[in-house]
Amino acid sequence: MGSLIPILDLNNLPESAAGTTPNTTISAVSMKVPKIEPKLEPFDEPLDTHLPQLPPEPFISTPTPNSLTNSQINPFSDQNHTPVSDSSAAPSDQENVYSEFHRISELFRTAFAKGLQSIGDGEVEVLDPDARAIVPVPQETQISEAVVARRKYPKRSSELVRVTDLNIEDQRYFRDVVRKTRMLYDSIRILTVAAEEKRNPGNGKRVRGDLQAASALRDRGLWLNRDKRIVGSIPGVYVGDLFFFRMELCVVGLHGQVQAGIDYLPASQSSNHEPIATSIIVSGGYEDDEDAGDVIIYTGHGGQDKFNKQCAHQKLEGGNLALERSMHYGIEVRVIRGIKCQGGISHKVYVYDGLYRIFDCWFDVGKSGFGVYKFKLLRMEGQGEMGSAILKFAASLRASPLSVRQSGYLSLDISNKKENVPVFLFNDIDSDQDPMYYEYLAATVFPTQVFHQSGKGTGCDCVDGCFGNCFCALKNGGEFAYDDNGCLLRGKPVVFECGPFCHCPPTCRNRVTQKGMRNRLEVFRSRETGWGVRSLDLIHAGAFICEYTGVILTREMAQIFAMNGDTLVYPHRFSDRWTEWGDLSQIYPDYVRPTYPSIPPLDFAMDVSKMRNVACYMSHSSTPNVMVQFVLYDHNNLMFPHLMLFAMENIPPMRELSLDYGVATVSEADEWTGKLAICN
DNA sequence: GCAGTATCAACTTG
DNA sequence: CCAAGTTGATACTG
Repeated sequence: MGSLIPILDLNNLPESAAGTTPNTTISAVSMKVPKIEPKLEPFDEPLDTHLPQLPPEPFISTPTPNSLTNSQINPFSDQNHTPVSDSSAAPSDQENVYSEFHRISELFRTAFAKGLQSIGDGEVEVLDPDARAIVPVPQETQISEAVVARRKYPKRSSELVRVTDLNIEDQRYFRDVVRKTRMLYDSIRILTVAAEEKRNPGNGKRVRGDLQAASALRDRGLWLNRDKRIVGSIPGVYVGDLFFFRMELCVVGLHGQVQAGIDYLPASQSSNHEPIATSIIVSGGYEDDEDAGDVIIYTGHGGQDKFNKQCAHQKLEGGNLALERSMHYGIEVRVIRGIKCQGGISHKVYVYDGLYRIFDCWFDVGKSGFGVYKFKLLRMEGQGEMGSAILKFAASLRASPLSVRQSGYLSLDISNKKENVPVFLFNDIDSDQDPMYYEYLAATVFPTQVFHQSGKGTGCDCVDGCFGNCFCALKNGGEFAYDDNGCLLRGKPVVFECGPFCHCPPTCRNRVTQKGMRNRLEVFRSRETGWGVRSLDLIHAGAFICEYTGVILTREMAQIFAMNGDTLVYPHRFSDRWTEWGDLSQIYPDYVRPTYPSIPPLDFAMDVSKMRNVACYMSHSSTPNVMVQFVLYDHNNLMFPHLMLFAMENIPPMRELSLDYGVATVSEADEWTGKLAICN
């Protein structure tokens, strides 16, 4: 009786991101849970006969403390593990443990009696579709404001589903939903912090942008995956994806607990009255954790005081029980690792490391001497490389590239020190060395007339860095384009940075892109995309990456160049991805994206046939992680802005950077090549 | 049994 | 080390 569970309902997806729903139906989600032989020795007491074919279940017996042996004290008895009756635990504690087990066992006895009829011949119907909790819509009577407030945010669903076999189109759709939601989250987070800073400059107390952004999205029903509890991977979230805030994990639906490390479907909502774990965060907060990557010994939660010191025995309830039940049914859990990192916008980064299965669990005496539950998790096969491992790998590459990779490097800096940071060139798959043959161009070269046409230079008079309403802020429409970390607040037709006519120092916050690259990039060869670019550092969403450089050609010059057959880049073809960055129209219906300062359509081409920089090697994608933002600083000629590249999402190290080069429409092509042809 | 309320735990952030 | 802050689970109440 393999159980089926309903299909993921596309119609119920929040309108959040994403244009249209794909018209294909998503494959049915089958929650066929493989039977796993329990490793546990059954207790002597026989199982109730009305629970057919139930795997041996130790919880059902209720031994008295006096009759317990060490191995029986431990419900997940294993000779290798220290029994709790170890001398380090005081006798009174030991008794507590006994009574605790007594209590749990009772609890289970009743739970099993009530709800386990949905379990049979080894396949577990975790969900009974017909018995699915239907959230009733109560008649509006007299209800308190608190209730109204609560109703606005419906409870998390109790419907447990697994999403499998998404086709490419669906995958792209969900990725886009996640991408847009995260962009929105980051925009709100950055903007609220910036707004508060503007209102209250130098205030020691900082507003929690992470929380504000989350509630702004929640208020509008934009949290993802609340209508289903997803077991297994979350559509649109890839192994290796990076997050900087716990709240963002909640928004995406990867992990629904703000602080707790174990997320689970609570027993009260489960169809068989047993809790089921869905995800955990391995964050190093429990001293008894042992993390070896593919194998994790994870400590359950509870028993800690305010200072995260173990001060009491853990209990087999809540998340701990859920993990045990997930093990029992062989249900996989998502694993997210929290890794300390210096610098950046947060002191911790959360990496989605994929799915694990729980293979063992036992009650142990922790380093503190108190009883803790431990779970042994093994990473499932066939998943992408672990994000946390890639982070480590990238760190070692940064430290000493040649000792990590003996061969493959064609250059340790193709920029020849023209950039702040080296640009590596790596090819370990064929003999192509093409990028070696170009002169590295760190900044775009404009025709001299560009500077003449821009007229008398104007700048601000700030002496000590720019604040508030200086001239340059006004040029940008009254606000600076960047936050304190140098992240782009929102995309604009063009950004004015401070320049040579300003009196502010080079350290001014309004000089982000002219300060140059901050991340170590690597041009690399791949079978799929030819040459590509990736970063050895993780790049924050909104961060400046590098310029797209070339030698600027006016239309007239371009015609001559094109006759030589040189390949030219036409900047007006880049898709206006900047419009997506900081677009709050989903939050404020009357939101209009910035149109000021407006610029005329670009009318120039770029020659990259002899001189170019890293950007030239970025691949095209229709779901890019990098976008173009036009920036002016060394001249004021609106016709000829710099093409500056910013990250549209948090980009993990070693992940390929991609740009939306746009598609040349027929008319565009005509416009250029047509005229060029005439010229010919 | 259920809806509303109160309480509390939780590997946060700054 | 602590305060502010949020969610979800659960126990309790009528």
